[in-house]
Amino acid sequence: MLEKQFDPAAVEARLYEAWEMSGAFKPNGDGVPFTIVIPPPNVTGSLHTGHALNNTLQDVLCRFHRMRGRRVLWQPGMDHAGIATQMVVERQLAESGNQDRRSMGRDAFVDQVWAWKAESGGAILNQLRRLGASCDWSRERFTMDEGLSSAVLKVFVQLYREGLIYRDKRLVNWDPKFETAISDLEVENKEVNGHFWHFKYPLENGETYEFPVAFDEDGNATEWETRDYISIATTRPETMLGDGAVAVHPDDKRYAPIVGKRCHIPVGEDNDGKGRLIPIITDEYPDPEFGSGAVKITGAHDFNDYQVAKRNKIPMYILMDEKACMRHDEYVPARYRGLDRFDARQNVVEEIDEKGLMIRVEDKKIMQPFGERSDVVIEPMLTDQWYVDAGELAKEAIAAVEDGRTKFVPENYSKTYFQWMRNIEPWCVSRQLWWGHRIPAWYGPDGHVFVEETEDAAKAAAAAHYHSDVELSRDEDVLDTWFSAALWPFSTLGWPDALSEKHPDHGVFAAHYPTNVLVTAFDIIFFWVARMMMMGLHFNRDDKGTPQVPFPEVYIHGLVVDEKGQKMSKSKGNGVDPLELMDKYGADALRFTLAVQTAQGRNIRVSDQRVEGYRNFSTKLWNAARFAQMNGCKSDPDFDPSSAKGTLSRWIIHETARCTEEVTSALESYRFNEAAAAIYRFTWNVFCDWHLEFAKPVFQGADGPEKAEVQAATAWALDHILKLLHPFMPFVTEELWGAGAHEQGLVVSAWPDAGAMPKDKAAAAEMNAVIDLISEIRSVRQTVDLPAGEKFPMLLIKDDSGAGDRLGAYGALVKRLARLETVATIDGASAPKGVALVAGGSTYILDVAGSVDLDVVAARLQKEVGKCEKEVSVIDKKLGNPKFVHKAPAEVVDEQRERRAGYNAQLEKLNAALSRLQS
RNA sequence: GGGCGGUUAGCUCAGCUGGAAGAGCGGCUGGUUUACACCCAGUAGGUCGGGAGUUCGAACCUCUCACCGCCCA
Repeated sequence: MLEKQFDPAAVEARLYEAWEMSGAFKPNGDGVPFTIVIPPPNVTGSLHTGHALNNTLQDVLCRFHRMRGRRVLWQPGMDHAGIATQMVVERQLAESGNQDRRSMGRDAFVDQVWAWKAESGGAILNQLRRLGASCDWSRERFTMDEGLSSAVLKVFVQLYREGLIYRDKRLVNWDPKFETAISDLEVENKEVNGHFWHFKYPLENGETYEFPVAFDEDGNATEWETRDYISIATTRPETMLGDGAVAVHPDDKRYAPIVGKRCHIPVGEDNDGKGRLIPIITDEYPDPEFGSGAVKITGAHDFNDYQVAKRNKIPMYILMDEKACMRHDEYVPARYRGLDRFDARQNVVEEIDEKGLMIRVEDKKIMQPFGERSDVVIEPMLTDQWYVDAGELAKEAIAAVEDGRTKFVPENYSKTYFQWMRNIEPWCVSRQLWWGHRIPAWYGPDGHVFVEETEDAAKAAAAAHYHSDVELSRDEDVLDTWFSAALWPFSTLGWPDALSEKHPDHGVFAAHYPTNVLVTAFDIIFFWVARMMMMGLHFNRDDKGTPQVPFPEVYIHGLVVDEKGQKMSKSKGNGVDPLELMDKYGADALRFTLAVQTAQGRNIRVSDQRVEGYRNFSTKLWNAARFAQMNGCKSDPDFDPSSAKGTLSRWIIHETARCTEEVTSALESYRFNEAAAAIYRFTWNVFCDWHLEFAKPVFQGADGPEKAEVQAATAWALDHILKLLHPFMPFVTEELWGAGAHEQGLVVSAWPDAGAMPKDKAAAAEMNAVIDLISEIRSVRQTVDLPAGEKFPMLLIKDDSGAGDRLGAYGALVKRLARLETVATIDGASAPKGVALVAGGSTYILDVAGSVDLDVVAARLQKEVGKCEKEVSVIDKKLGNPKFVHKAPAEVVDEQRERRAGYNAQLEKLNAALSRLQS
């Protein structure tokens, strides 16, 4: 006997362990492989609702396909999260009062990180287990593993040899807190309160020009003033020390007289304190409408300026060091050297003000870049870094989506993908960190670089190059975490070693690459999808040499937001903790909440109330199973649904088949919400609300073949519910399945085949008519205010609709569920006055013996008459339109005629019932 | 400025290829009928953001306006 309620906390861990121990999560059988690689969570991470959603959906797919007989591999693992992990360990060192990273030295620090990982890394993987994720943990991988590291080396060296990786000096986003380059995707642009300073840049030798200050209607200048300066506005005065030019638009007539001349930057001691001289140039970049129309060009500290400077060969002055303090270079005035950039800014402003070259300051909202993790202002910096030629790699990645080798679901997201891929910039892959894959590049004494997979190979290459033994120094930098993550769909499956036929993983790689689908949120298309596509295609080819996509489908789901629709964030503190929700309501409830809201491309909201509601659903199922068990419903492996005789059994089998179809087709096309809603509705509103109620009298009745059949059919339907629901609610379904004493676990049971189940429309129509009648009686009882506890006789007005036979067959059920005393058939002429109701084209009278106001009954009928008349008039309008009758498909027209006839028949009955009341 | 998306019942959202407006929650009414009060029964609520167009027919297609998000610059 089952407990009264399902207790998730008591069974989840046990069931999960049993699944895992049984090997259910490993690829089993000889079905067609189905493969998903998990988007690897950070080793520092812990489960947030986004992970919960992402992994719930992957698990739904994996469990679904596993039950369908596919050879499922859900490949789990983590990435090493360069910056995040280094940050955690450094913070820990600081807190414990230990040495900092630098005084410790690189090797000791990296050892420390590994020690940290062993102790506290990867908490998220256990949290995924709690969620029920059916990953093959025996294959768990980490991006810093030996195998994955060797894949990284191989890829780096090969790309280098192909000219697709190179070293270059370009402007990068520099994080002064972590002292490393970071990706644009790790930069968050935020609007902050700033200032817009307007300064005078004096012209060389005190030259002057006439600057227009007033204009007529046609835009011609009418007034001029004589100026010996050019007005420049900036939000970052400290960068003026690095100005290389002033640029104006070539069509900007106001500045035409001074183009080609020079001006002084208003800070610094050069030229007797007048400041360094820079040229005034023309370029398309300045917007004449914005500010003064003239802009300063600081190529080494601004991305736009960098382009202008490169186009016009303007010198770039690097002003700051790794910590964003002013450098000790001759072009930085001595008093600024070593100052933090913000102190430098203040001093520059003061200096200019003292010189009388300040025009004005505006308060202004400005967009400023912040490091996602450090939350400090990012500084564009001109540095030497390693780059991947993403533009080249993107070509095939774009083509693969264009020609449909990889499809996005929903399809719309291919636009986002294309937009990013077609404007892709060289990918800066070097990071000035210690935790990560160290770049396999060694430098000779003259700076010549040798890129090899091993130090020995580099030495050999150097010996060949120099014709003597030389000291080599290895590049200090490590690779961007995304570099190794980009290889994830194939490196985790054993690439490159598994390419060799002798390798034990050879079969795995051959069977599981390409994978089947990548499941991810849309905010990460650029991170994951783009990079995995580029690398996957470049490094994997089939026998004919055709590049192989890493996955033919990319399922993009929404973000999880809070109950107010706000994106969850640590700073807002509005995060919903999935672990807490699982503690309170169980993993099944959380999973179902997430899945049932996953309509394509929409964000989903999570609130306690919702999760609670789906917990209630699991309790409902639990009680239904308990009830079935109490009534001797045992799964019978020999039960053949096609041989069921009774209408009730045939009906519930029919409905089960329909539900199976719905759930299956919804899951096949990633309509998670529809699949979840279908099984929810069937379980609660069909199986529990009606089937079990109908079955009750049978269960309570005498033993015999009829009872045995209903018991078997009930158990059969329940087993199907458990199967169909299992991908969404694995724990409660497995627990109930276990209570039913099946030989194998539900997790490895076969997904039902709707096609093989008998359908019986006649049985469905029959039972649905009974349901309609009971519903109608219940409705009328309550709307005319009949006492809930009291039973009344009901009379069917005799007709030839078959209602009489039905009442004969199911009268007991109707009596029970509609609380009637007796049911009988009577001739219309001799019917007493009473509460009349119309259901299924027949009229019934509740003989209430005058205990009800018949006017109320009449009003209710009148209301129904109104509804029917309205429908009929709408349909008449349609049918009265010759164009509709001619142009609409015949079946649509027929359908309307049938509906009209139905409503008219109903009207006739309703009116008859009304007149019976009044007579 | 560019791109994407949204606007449907009090709230949160479904509604696949255009052919009778749906769910959950909440509200209200009535219920201890021996699985379940984490329950049962019943019920109210919408001119599907505004306008125009295509069509026999539009929540759905086209255009336009308004408002709201998100991403990129």
